[in-house]
Amino acid sequence: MTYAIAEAAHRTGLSIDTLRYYERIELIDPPARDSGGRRAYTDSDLDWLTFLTRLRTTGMPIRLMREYARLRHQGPASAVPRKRILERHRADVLARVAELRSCLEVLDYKIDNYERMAACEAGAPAAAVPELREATA
Amino acid sequence: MTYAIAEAAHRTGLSIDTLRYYERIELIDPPARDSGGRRAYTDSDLDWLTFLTRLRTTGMPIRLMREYARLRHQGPASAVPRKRILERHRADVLARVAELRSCLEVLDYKIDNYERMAACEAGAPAAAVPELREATA
DNA sequence: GTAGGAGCTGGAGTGCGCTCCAGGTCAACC
DNA sequence: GGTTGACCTGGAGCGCACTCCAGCTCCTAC
Repeated sequence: MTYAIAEAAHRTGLSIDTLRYYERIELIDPPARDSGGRRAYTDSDLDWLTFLTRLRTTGMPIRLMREYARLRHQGPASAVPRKRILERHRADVLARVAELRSCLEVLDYKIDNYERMAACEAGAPAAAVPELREATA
Repeated sequence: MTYAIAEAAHRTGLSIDTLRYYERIELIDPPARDSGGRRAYTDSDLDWLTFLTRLRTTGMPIRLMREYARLRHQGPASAVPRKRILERHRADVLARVAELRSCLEVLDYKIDNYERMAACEAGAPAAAVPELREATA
């Protein structure tokens, strides 16, 4: 079973242009071609693309994905450095999640302030409540 | 208490160029100037910059930060739309965290595979274990 | 009074990750 | 056999968020 580029794009959530771009920059191997010279993606091509989208979603820079792709070509021999790349990336992603969480607290605090402002507005003007001024300014 | 641009950069973690850039694009108000025409940032300037870095860290695009900054100028009257922006952004950040988590599972699975490969290598060759081939390929 | 360092301005340049385009080929359908 | 539509190539262009630069001014310290 193979897929034309439009179908591959649909299945991976990437655009047709992005698929060709990933091929140009050697993130993926050139897929097989059909009799008319058109790209024919296999299921395993799509699996790899899907994995790449996970890496991209988690913010891995393309040059590192390329490095990973390059290592993949060397087969089992490169398992150790590939694992190392993924482990390092996992650590980065965990750090990112922690960072987002901590920013979320600030966001929650700010939103809360706006809520309290709205509550006050029904009673006293916000300007009369000192600890709310920062949020209004 | 005011701060020269280098000190403001140090305290906010932004670069001097970024501070001037944020001013140019109207993310921040032009700070006061000292007698020699140099920028003099106040604590409240820094507070705002710090908050902006939280928004940026969480991936808010600059044009939305600008919109928020613009609303801020209108004072308490714009509290409602500002709150709405933050709430929407919070939802985006939560979604992002969930997405990262789900990608982390894939990452964990892959790393686990590499671990099992290494374990097998001590015994049988990896190629002899069908469910590991995908990871080695 | 002069050398050095921080800061100033307007504008150009950069890196990333796509995205778009012109001009052509090919297969299929009417 | 003509038209349509998907796909092809090489290369240019884009949006974002900075980052860097040249050439200048100003204050400070010697």
